[in-house]
Amino acid sequence: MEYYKIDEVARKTGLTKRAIRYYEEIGLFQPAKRSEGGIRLYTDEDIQQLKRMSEIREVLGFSLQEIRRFMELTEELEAHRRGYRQSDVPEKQVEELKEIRDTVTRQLDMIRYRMKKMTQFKQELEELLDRVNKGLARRENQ
Amino acid sequence: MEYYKIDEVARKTGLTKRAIRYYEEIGLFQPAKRSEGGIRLYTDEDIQQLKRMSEIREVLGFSLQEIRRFMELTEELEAHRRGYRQSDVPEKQVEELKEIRDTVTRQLDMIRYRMKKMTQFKQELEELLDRVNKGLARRENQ
DNA sequence: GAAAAAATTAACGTTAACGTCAAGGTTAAT
DNA sequence: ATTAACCTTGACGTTAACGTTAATTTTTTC
Repeated sequence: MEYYKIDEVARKTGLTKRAIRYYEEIGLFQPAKRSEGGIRLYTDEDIQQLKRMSEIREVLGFSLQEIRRFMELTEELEAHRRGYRQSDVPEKQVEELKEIRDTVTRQLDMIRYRMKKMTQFKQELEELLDRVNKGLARRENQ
Repeated sequence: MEYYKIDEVARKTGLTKRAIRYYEEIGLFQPAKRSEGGIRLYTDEDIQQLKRMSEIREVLGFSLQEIRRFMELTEELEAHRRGYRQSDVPEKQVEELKEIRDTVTRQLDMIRYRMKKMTQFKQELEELLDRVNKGLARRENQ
């Protein structure tokens, strides 16, 4: 497998090196491994995940704490599928699933609300742009 | 006309009193007027505008600086319509209109990009929610 | 008109998310 | 085996957007 050092990861993700190290510092994202000398090494999958985190932050405006929760959801569900489906205490499983469901539901509500509002802003801006363009055309036809 | 004091404005907009005063402090938003004794008085229109600013911040993640620019756009266009349509130097008018057009175009691009990404996240979450619900149903049918 | 309730300014505090050195260790290229 | 280029870990600095507290004024209510 191929490994990348932090500078290339920064270029490929659009994050700064400092940000990537910071995410590790607060326990948000660990590199695939380190070299003998302690240099951070990342895989392509790592890069995809960092990109995803960056997009979530940019688009949804999540804090890093919220992103952590968001990323955990996928993981938790994966765990449910594989691991302790048969093993663990059933009650605890249901509780966990319900909590996931509630979190996801809240996030979906928020996304729907924002998309609705965004559509409004978009329309307003499109009308505004239209008026501006008409004003410009009028001035150039003279 | 009816006037409201800051406490009521805060309740009606969802902003805190501190935030409202801060917006004034940085020159982002001025109340309609003050009382003799210096107490801030707001109109219904003020409240609508504050609500709008709050939504822009929440949904688009704009900084207060960006919100200022955003609010100025509408105003500038208003000015163009009424005031110096005939009076001012035509060259300057065209420059201003072009700048507005460019700003709005950039904002629209950004909104379209975000809505696209949001739609993706929404789909992912809906699928995830689906799987969670199926998991829960399976557990309750036993 | 006195007391309570709410408003004002001023000023310092807080938090997240990095930016920016500095001092030193690792790796790659000659 | 040197450099040069890149990496590491501290550790302190910065910025936006308020929160909080305190000391005074204004307004409202009884």
